[in-house]
Amino acid sequence: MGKAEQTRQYIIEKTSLVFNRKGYAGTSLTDLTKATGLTKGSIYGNFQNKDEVAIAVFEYNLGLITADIRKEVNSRQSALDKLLVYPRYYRSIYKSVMQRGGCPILNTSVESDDTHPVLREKVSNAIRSWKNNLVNIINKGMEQGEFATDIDPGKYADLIIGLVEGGIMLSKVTGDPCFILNAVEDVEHKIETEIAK
Amino acid sequence: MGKAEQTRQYIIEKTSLVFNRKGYAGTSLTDLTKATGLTKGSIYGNFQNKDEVAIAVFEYNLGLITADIRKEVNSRQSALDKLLVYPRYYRSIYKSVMQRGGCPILNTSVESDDTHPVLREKVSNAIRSWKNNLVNIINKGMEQGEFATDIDPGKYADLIIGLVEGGIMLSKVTGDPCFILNAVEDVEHKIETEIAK
DNA sequence: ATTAAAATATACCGATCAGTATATTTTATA
DNA sequence: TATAAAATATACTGATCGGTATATTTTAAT
Repeated sequence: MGKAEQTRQYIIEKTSLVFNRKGYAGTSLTDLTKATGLTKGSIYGNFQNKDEVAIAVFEYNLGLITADIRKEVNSRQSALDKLLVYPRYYRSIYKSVMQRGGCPILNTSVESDDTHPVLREKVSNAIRSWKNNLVNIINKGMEQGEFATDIDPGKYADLIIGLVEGGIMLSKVTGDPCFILNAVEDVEHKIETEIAK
Repeated sequence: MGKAEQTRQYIIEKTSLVFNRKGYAGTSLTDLTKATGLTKGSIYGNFQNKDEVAIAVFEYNLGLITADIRKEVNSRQSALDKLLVYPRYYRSIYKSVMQRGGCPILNTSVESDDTHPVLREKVSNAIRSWKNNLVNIINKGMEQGEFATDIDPGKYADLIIGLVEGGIMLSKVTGDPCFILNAVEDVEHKIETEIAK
């Protein structure tokens, strides 16, 4: 990794927090210089514009979560255990997610859906990918005889994602963990009593 | 209503859409003049600053939804019917909510939680109030013998709110109604099979 | 219709915005 | 160690930001 690529990565990491907290419109170039200790010239030497930083930061923030989850899921054998990773993972890390400004999928969705087509497309793809992963696990579980075969995998994927994101949103703004905790509990309950047979 | 109060209301109504779509940081004074056809001087003759417009607009956007729901809930007799208003109401109006930029509770929560303490407090209170309404209905249903008595009303209130908000977020950004439709279906299912006995 | 007051518009303020041309410094190569 | 190239800093641009002082218009009371 050359010096430039190193600095590029440094900028992404150092600004990822402020972007996730203040949003893409709410974050200024001055915020970026403060977060990095670099000057505008240096930042613009590594990125074409603020938008390019924002997009790279979204991908970085997204990767922080997805890499973790993928590793956990891959380390389990059964479809049931793979599926249970999601509620258990979010229960274990919701505090640090809050401290980092909340879920980047949630934050970026809400900000970009009417204002930033590029980010909107990226976050939309991330959600589609998340749903696909869940559907694939459920389908596999159905094939392997672990799961009930009369259920709609897409429906349960939607519910799992929605419960997690809704719970994070509510707990973040109210400061009360009960929303996300009840959400992941319900996800767990669904998996164990409605999906698994 | 004097002329000033009339104009104040006019500004709130005309700018409510752009605020809900672009967010409070993303909406400029120029956006407000364009939405109203008024000048800066006129807007600042009726509001102290942009923040005051934003707060009034949030309360307006919130009221649009809550007034409707309250009316529907009050028109039902049984606790079951009152509770079922929520999923059915959101199923019937989610399209228009999307066109108006999404749920103001969701939008304002995500934007304000790390940036705007006043709005954060207001939206937090709105959520607390929503939860209280749900809990009160469930408690009443339990007293009246309509509902199971071994359930946790707060838990179900959290799930109902989270499912709705998560579903709106996902359907809004992806453009796919399946998330909100599956969410409200699950809310309905929960009410009918877990809460009602 | 006159007049005082209220509401709105005009024209401006300094600050900050994203972005850039150029100078300086740092890095890597010879 | 000398030198070219790459990376970073300095100093600036025009545009837009939120906000305001003041002039004009509109409204309402006499």
